[in-house]
Amino acid sequence: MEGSPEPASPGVIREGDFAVLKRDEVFKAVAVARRRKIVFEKQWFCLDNAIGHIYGTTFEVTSGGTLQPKNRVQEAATETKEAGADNRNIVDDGKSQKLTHDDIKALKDKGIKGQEIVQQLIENSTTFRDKTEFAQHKYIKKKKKKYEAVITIVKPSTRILSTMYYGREPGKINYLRYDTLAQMLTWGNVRAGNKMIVMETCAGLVLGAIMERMGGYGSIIQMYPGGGPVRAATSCFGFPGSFFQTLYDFPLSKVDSLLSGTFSLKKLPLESEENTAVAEESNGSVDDKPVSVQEADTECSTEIVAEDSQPEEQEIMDIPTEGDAFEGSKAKGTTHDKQKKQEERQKKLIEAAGLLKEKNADGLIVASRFHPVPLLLSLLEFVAPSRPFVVYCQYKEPLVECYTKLREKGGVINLKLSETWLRNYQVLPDRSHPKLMMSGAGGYLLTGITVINESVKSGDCSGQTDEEPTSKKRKLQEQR
Amino acid sequence: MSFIDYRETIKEGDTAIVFLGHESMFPVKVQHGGKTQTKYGVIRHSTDLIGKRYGSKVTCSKGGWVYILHPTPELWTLNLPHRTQILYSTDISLITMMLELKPGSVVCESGTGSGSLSHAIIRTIAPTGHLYTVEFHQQRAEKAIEEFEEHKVGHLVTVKNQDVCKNGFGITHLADAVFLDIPSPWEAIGHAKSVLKREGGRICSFSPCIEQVQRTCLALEEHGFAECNTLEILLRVYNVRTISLPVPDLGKGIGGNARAESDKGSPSDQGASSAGLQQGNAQFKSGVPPREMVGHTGYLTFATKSLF
RNA sequence: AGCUCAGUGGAUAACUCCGUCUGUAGAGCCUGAGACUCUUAAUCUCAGGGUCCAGGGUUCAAGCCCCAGUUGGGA
Repeated sequence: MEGSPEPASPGVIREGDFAVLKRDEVFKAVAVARRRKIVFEKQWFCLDNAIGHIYGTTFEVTSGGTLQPKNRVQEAATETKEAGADNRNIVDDGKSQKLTHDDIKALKDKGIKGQEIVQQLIENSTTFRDKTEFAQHKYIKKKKKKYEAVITIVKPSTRILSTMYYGREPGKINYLRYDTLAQMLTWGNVRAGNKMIVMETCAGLVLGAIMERMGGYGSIIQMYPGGGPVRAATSCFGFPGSFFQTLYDFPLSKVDSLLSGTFSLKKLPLESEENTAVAEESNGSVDDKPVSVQEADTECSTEIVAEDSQPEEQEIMDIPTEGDAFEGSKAKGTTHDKQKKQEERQKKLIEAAGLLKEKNADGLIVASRFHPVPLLLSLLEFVAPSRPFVVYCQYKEPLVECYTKLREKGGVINLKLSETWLRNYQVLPDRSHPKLMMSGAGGYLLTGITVINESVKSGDCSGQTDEEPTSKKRKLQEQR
Repeated sequence: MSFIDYRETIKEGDTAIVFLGHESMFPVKVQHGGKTQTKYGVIRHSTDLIGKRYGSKVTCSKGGWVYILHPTPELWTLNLPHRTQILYSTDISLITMMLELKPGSVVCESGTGSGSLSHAIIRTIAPTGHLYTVEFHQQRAEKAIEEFEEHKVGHLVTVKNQDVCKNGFGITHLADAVFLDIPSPWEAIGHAKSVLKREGGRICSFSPCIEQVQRTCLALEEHGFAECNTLEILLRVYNVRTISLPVPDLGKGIGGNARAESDKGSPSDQGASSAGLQQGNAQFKSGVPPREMVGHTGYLTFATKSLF
């Protein structure tokens, strides 16, 4: 933006990139590919011509369905010569536009430029010059929006994608508004080098946001319900493969057994010759005594996996947005492939379990469609003391319940239930005012900090009720 | 029927509100032999409306039903034909109270617009007050007169077709309150001051933009108004819904036996069980805001003309 | 079954829909993934896909605004 027209490749749109189309305030995420039709805002076109241009370029869509870069030079300063003082003489009879529906359609069909059509509309309006200066301005703005529609291609980011999802598919992200997500990332102290636990059902948007803030440094364990994590939005970020090497996932359905020490791998393939640790686990679990994952072993295997690039491969499988190009190469998974894949999965699972078992995560972020109480009570077990956690919920009541339960249980302080309101403004000379107030529908947050739970350690229940209030009092004094 | 007095039964010439449910309703002028189509079928005025009590459930020709409601200024605000943007009841409520309107108040208003606020003012100041309303757009002024007559409140209101900034309200020292809803309110503050009673009164100006407010406040100060205060009011509506959140499956069934004995009193045991949540769904009622966001209407600037 | 007149309520996902409680970002179908057993497949679970038909006019410099047009629905 500093005027350096660098040919550096990072800023250039390339085939295979994940990009975002933007028109006014509407976004759509796409995979950049040649000869593929895209439908956006009821226009269809191909992105071929965009390849090689830098991100941020604005394009016009030709009638042939191609993109033409639009230079933003001449904003013909339409000097308003005449303007009325007020609207007392304007009568709404619907007859002030001399161009008919067919006339306008003909202009469009002839391929006349939007700018020219707008000029025609102004010239054929009998009321335009009687409108006030402000009304004229508003009229032009409205017509430009209709006839000079352009699209801009931008690089995906948390800002872009969270705005896009909230506007386009809010139900898929449980109405997590972008300002609320911003709060979560800050209060969660998300940064490079952390070891974060994430439990989200927001299409992978929250995971992606965390990965962006961690920049590939540190590790993330994603807890997921059902058969596997959902990462549709994560793939839209277009992260490099290295970002996925320290991304782990772990099924929610194994959390209780992990906590109780009965965790085992039931469906482990019989021949797991390489990883002795895995073999031991599977054997052990069959026997009487449940064997917990050994810390040393898992750390070892963690390093091994960090070197190969399996995670990346897995991500590509998650990517088939609307891609049909890769379909062909996707040979119907032979049983051998399938088995191999499963083995890899088991390996990663063991590693994730090991990471969790250390119970030293640097933070916990929850944003799901599930009731947060059981999630929070269990997952906080994996977090080190003196670390922040953030829980998002679309509704207030479950978080109130979380608050109550956590206060009863102890081990957390500084609990805060919050909601942010967001409003944007029109700022024009003599015409400034708020536009929309977005409140209530952006969800609620419960934030807090873990501490060493002494009442539990001592095993003395009676002491708990006495200690809580005093410690809270002290905290309050410190804050003032 | 009258906008300032409830009547029991529907009569010829009344303006009644046909209520279809949701936000869906519309006004109807009751006429002998008149017919009104709804999505539930036809309503025949002579047999279905005239003589019936307000609040009746009327069965339409298709078997569906509607309610017929007595008009109120609030229902009128939601059903009147728009000639301009209008003020809604949320803003109107604040204006009415902060202008200290009550039966007997004399009020000056400009512009009249579509008459949404006018109807509410008239209701409040009746039966002994009076509204002087000024509108510079001729067609709009005429339409307003017509509506007031139709709603049988013509005796409480005087409509003038003139420019309040140039010509004021046409009276002096009679008003308890002045309301301005015009693009350049600062140009009308002088007239507003002279139309208020000598002993004083209240003024309110409605403007969408903050720059208008700044100019208006300066003008109010120059003319000696006191208690200058600008407010904005937003309505937040909640829909009451039953929410059903799934309880996550943490695998409780598998390792359940061992966990019962967790010697350390590991709090994880309290997970689903102490939360009182069984596998399945947790249900509760909640107020959920509608998806539409609250839009800005305008700033309300109030001030007092006092003797001192 | 076709035509004319008047009034009423709808057009968003590739397609089809969405309730008289102030219930239109909610679904069905489709496609894909996982699970499962009853395996050219069934079932279950999850996921992917949304910015509101089009033109004009008008409100203050905030639309819960208006008109005619297209399409289909009901008297």
